[in-house]
Amino acid sequence: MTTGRRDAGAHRESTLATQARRAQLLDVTIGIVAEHGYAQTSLARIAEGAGVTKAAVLYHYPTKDALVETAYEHVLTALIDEVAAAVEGADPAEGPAAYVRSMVGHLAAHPRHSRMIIEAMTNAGADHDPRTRWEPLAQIIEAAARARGVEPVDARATALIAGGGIDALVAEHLHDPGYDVTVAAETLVRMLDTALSR
Amino acid sequence: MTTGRRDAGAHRESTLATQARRAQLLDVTIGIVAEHGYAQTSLARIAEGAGVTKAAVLYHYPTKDALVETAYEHVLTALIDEVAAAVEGADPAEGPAAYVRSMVGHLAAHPRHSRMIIEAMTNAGADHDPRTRWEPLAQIIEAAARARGVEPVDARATALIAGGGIDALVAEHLHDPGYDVTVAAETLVRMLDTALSR
DNA sequence: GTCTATACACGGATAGAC
DNA sequence: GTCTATCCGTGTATAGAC
Repeated sequence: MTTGRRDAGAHRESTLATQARRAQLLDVTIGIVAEHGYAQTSLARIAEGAGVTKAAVLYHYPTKDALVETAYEHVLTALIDEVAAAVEGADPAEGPAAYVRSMVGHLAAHPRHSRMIIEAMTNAGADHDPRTRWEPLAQIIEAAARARGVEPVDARATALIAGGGIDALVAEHLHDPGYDVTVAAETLVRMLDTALSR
Repeated sequence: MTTGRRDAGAHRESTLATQARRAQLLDVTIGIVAEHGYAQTSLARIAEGAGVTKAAVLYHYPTKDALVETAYEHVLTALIDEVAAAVEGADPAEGPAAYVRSMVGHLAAHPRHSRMIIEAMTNAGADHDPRTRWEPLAQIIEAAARARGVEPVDARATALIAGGGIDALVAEHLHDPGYDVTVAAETLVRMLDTALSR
């Protein structure tokens, strides 16, 4: 592995100006995806928003998809960190409820991030392994079943359903901002709760 | 309404050759979307698959999006018809179960259609009103609650969760063909069933 | 009525000047 | 490090052959 590349993101150096540029490009990209959606996010628009040319953008990120992907991971990390903290700070038996509430709460509190994440998750752009999405929740569900001392459920299916359900609720909230997604989340919490009560 | 357009699809006439061409174009489009996804579906690829030029395709359909949209509605109609028939032929109290089973069953039985529908639903191409997706199921859920004589549930949230859950299960089946989506669907049926048991 | 040929504008991406 | 010039692919419009 002597000739392998050094880091997965962007290029090599990191002067202050470069770091600032990249941060700005990420911010602009998040804003454009949030406002106009994935498909309408062109390199030209990003460049215009940042006040540079297309080629300048492609100097900092090897490709447009790489930039969008980086922006996506940026907001995704913020989401995962918050959800993980909420789940770890909760009673294992209430893990699934903490997961749903913190995830829905985070997405409702950050509309820009929300739209970006929904766009990226639905758009099969870089097909992320679905496993990374449902496996953590499946483990939380199994832990809750053990803590409650009930029959283990089909954790994979339950996690998939809950994940898809969250996506649908948040997407509906984006389409109709008047829809109270916090209340709707409680319906999902109850469904998971009763599924873990036998 | 004297000057309204005659029909929503394609152009005017319908020779036999034209009908056959259009059917072929729809079939080719469905195949390409199913195989390579929405984003990689180019007009040139469709034309090549049909053995004609791009312009020939655009003679039959005013625009690429119109063609893809027509293909999408084609497979969607087949799905909706089957689900509607299954629900109508079932005991109202078991409506939600019939809905989930027939929809998952149809999608599992038609992988090509399945991928096309998932791609179209996630890709917010022509933003279809989400209402058309969850409202029918919400009514089925409310009817089931009445038939069972139980407290009405939050039908909108429940329908959204179930719809998103179905998408997630089918998407997982597409990614991992070995995953038994029929078994997984029963987990969702049970969740809906217990939600309608109080 | 059905198509081919051609041309255009815009998208992402590359090479190289400064 | 940033830009200009350029290239290829994609969607679309037009002209005209048959």
